[in-house]
Amino acid sequence: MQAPGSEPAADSKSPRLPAAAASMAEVPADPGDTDLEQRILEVLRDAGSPVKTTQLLKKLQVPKKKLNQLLHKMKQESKGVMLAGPAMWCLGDSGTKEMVPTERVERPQQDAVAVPKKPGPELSEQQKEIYQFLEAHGPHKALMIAKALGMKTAKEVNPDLYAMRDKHLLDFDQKSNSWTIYQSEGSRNQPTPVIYQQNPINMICQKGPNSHISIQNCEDIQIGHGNLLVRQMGSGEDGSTAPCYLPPMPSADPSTLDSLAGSRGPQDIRMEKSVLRRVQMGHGNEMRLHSNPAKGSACGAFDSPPASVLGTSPEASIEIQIPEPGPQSEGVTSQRIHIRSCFLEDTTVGNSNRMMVHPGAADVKGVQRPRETGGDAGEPGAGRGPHALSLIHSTVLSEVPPVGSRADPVSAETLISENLAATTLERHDSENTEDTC
Amino acid sequence: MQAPGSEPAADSKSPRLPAAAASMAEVPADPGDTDLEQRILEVLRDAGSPVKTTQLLKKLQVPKKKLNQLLHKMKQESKGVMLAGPAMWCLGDSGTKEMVPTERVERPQQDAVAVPKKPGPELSEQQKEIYQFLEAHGPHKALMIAKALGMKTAKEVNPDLYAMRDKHLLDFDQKSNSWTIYQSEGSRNQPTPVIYQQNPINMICQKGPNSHISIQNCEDIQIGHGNLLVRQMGSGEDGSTAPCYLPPMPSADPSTLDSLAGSRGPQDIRMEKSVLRRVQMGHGNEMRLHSNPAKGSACGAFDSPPASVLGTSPEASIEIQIPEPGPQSEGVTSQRIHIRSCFLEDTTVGNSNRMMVHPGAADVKGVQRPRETGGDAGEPGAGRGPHALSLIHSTVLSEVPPVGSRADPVSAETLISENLAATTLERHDSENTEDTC
DNA sequence: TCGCGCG
DNA sequence: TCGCGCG
Repeated sequence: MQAPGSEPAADSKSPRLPAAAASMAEVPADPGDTDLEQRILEVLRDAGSPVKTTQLLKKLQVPKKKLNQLLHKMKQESKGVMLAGPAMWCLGDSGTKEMVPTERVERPQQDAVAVPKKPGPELSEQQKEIYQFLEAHGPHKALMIAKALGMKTAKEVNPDLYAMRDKHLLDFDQKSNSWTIYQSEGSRNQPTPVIYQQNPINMICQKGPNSHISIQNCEDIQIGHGNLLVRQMGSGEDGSTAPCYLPPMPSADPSTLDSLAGSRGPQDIRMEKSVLRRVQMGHGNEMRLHSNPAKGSACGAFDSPPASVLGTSPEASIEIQIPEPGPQSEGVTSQRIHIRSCFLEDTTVGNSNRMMVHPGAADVKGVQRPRETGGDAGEPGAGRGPHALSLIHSTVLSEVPPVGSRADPVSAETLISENLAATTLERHDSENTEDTC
Repeated sequence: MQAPGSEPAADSKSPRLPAAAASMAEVPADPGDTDLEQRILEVLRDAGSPVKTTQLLKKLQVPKKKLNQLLHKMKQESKGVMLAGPAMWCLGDSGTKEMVPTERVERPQQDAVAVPKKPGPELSEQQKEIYQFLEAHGPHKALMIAKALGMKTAKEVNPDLYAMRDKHLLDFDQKSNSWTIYQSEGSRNQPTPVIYQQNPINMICQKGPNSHISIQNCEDIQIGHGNLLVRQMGSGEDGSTAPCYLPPMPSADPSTLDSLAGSRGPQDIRMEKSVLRRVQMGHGNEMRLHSNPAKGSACGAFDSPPASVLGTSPEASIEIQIPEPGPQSEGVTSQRIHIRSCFLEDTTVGNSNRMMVHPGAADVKGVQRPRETGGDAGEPGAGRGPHALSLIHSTVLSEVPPVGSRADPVSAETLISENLAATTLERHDSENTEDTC
């Protein structure tokens, strides 16, 4: 037996917990934590506004690791604290809803937009400031951001920055150590001289009235009628060559356009959660890729009506509804495509499309196989079927008879000959475009 | 003097560094590190293939922190090691380019696509596998992913997962602890019941021949002619109400469509690195938002030709080129808009557009101002000008005379009356759409 | 530079 | 669950 009350403070071995905390619910590992918890809450309460971790450290005189351990545990168990911003702690919801003592309590005019701070993935005020600053002023280093917002050190914004990166709102560039707002993908005309991953092209060329396109995540895509996309990668991988968009129309004469546009039905295409790599949809499109296409894709031919695409892919679920001349689409030939949650790589949907891939064209010299990390990747056909749908060189000629105008089933070759495209090249690109195509 | 060759191995206190390493460049803090470095390299060399950190720990019998310290330092100084995958180390470029002893050295047909492992932000083989697995099979927890790829523990894939999240390729869901491929934004029809951040709508409705749209990052946007978008948020913030897209055309009669489509010029719109919130471009569009619009935006009127939008915004650089009837666009009225690196919130560009915002309509109850972290945010007009361009209720009527057909400057009110839209409502949405609008 | 709490 | 190297 020991003498009772010999060493009350310091590392107490006896269960000296307050009644509430001791009630067998998530007992804190170290009994001393309970005391520290109270002190933390006290400091936060006294401050009345969010307190930085460094400030807490000074007040509480405990190791940083210890403090963070406890803070995060308290947050996890929602024991009165929450990250207000980050590395910035304040009293949580279970606590004493300490309002900021500003007199401006209600002013529903302009202030009504202030986000009601839902428990959801809302941004803190500082995070919004950071985002807006980066939006307005472009990429900056953390320290610059901090200073721009009236702070002194990068540490004060770093928690926000990283949290926002994790939410895909910001992006951190390793090379320049700078932060920028994250732009999903697309034409990333950054000052980066060489673009390693050949930047994806989201090109939507659409004709026909009442068309409705809602796309989510694609890489190279052509949707619509009579488009021509030629992409010519130089040698090897450094495909910084700007893609060439060649509008198919020989002249923009409205009469010609009308007749051509009339021969194409409207479209209603919706894609959700789909990663499409090189996709052609619509009628009379042509896509020529003189570079590395999808892995393992060959130049095959696909000559069946579009509706039969349905069951081709193991992973995809495609619906192509050739129009019912019902009450909605009043006799108008339409093409309805509904793709969701699928992964297509070289796809051609529609009529009179042509996709030509020249796999061996790019002389990829020095393609030594990289050190295989996983070991089982890169086998020609032994994968788990990652590349779902590969329909190349589809030359289906206007299966759906057009309505409302003359329905001459012009072949893709005559409509979009290479010669024609080259002579009537009409660049919509203001960047420097190479003349190689 | 010491006896030569007394104790060659073990922890050498004397400066027994190799000549190259000793040449006063970044001297390792602890002389013992040099020895450990050599042992690391030795293990990696013996293995011939990437070695996991845990394996290294077993072989070297040093604390994990110590090992990671050294490994990362060596990597930083490119001293022979590199992260092959992650938490997976191999000999780096400066080392002995240990090739994988596979006999399949050259097979330019199918294998030519194997990525040449540039030093750039390429993905490792395992990372690609992970991505493809998630593409094909949807969200999974880390352990499931590991098992699917033939591994045993989540630790084996976690480095990849987090690295890919940092690259915005994957997304980690805190609630379900599962990983999924990251879809920038867009219609996120997840099984999540309540959508906190009113999921953005990327709606592209485009008419007219030869139009070319290339968009990167938008939220609510209308591009094209004669569109009508009505979004009605219910009460408060939980705007899970599905938006209603109301095509403006009373009937899909081709003749009517032709005449209407003819009265609109083609468009060439390109946006880069731009965050646009509620944008209307084109002619005769209407957008009605019955919810919280941009912060601080009021119902004003903007009645000047589109070209004058140019200098309105402090942050944006918008170019609107009313068509030169030059050789490219042969006399066709076109609208060329080039926006880059700008942040617009409520924008209307074009002719005959109408954007109506009802700020007070949504009874946002309980909008207590959140705890102000930064302190200087949320002031009505005192910010650094985050919300660049706010052009609301723009009713410019066909400034650009249409070419090629009758140019009746129909007012937006007659063309798209609410009554008309309601009766000829034609849904392109297969999801359940509410009938509230 | 750094967000880090990690068992 | 964890990527962590952090000074």
